[in-house]
Amino acid sequence: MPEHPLPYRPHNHDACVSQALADAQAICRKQNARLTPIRERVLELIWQAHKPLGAYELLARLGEDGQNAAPPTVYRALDFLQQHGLVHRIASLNAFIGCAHAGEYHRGSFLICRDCGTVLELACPELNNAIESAARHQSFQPEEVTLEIAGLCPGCQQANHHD
Amino acid sequence: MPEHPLPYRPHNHDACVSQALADAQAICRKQNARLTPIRERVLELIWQAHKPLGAYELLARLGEDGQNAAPPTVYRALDFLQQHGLVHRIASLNAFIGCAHAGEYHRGSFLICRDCGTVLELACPELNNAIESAARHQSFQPEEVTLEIAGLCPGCQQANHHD
DNA sequence: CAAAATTTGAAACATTATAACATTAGCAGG
DNA sequence: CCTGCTAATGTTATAATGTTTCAAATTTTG
Repeated sequence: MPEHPLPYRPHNHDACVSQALADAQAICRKQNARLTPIRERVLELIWQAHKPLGAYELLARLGEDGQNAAPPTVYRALDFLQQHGLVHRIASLNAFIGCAHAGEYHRGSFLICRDCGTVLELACPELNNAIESAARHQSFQPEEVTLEIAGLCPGCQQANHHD
Repeated sequence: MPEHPLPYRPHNHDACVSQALADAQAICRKQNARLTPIRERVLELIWQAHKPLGAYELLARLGEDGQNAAPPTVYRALDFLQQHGLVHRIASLNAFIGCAHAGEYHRGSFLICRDCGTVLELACPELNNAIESAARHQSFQPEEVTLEIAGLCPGCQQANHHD
């Protein structure tokens, strides 16, 4: 079996969530930002799902906690987490996912499996350069790049082999 | 002044709309698809705006026509137009724009000016290849690619020079 | 501690999109 | 021509996603 990056490789998911939370705490401390209980809980829920979660799904899970939260609560937490590079919004899904490269400067690109729903965040400098240079070639000054690639992940390609 | 592609270059916009409609008619004939009055009108409105138009903006303009249309009418027309490669949906804006390369096989990428709102559809094979190969390098089988680059178009860069 | 700023709560509302079912228009074959 | 089929549209209601606004609570800071 070839070497695959997370999340395609089986892994200890609880540890993976804990790690993400620990990283987030460190990053927030460094940036003098307050990772309040709500924000941390939202981040935890996102990482636990390990696939994109919609704002209203998050809301429902907060509800299960006993938190009687309204939409703005979730959206505010998500705004905070996005601003600090801890989660990304997937525009083509209206959903959010934990950032796999929190803390590093980067532009996220995403491989989204249409079958199992998992998302791999790609950090590919050459690709980003190619995109940037294509934009500049039109005299366009790029600021935000949304690159989302939907298709089949390695696992689901095999599973769908027998169709 | 450097040579810029449409829509950055000044051009006769009425002619540009007529051309798009004529092309659409030809394409639909070829595909045995029916470009009904509603569908054609929606396409025309989109081209006239020459910048992304939301479904409910379209709905309002149909209303001005006297058309008493409900949301499904617009969404159905948009589905049709998308399926036949006549318009694209811009996921990051929840809006629609006329396809600049209707009829040709292509994957659209978009340069979206955050200031004036105009959108340039980029057809850059090298870029598409780079994206595809980055995906395959992760053993991922790409199907749909969403590439939307927000920033400043040439005109607005100059306009914002004096900030 | 008191003032200021940030965060959260709560209600209402705005925008975007779809489901479900009835109706009408276009068209092929008898 | 008209019957029956399919595609397209009308209509109503509702779902899903996201924002505005203002008040209350909490944290930070002087």
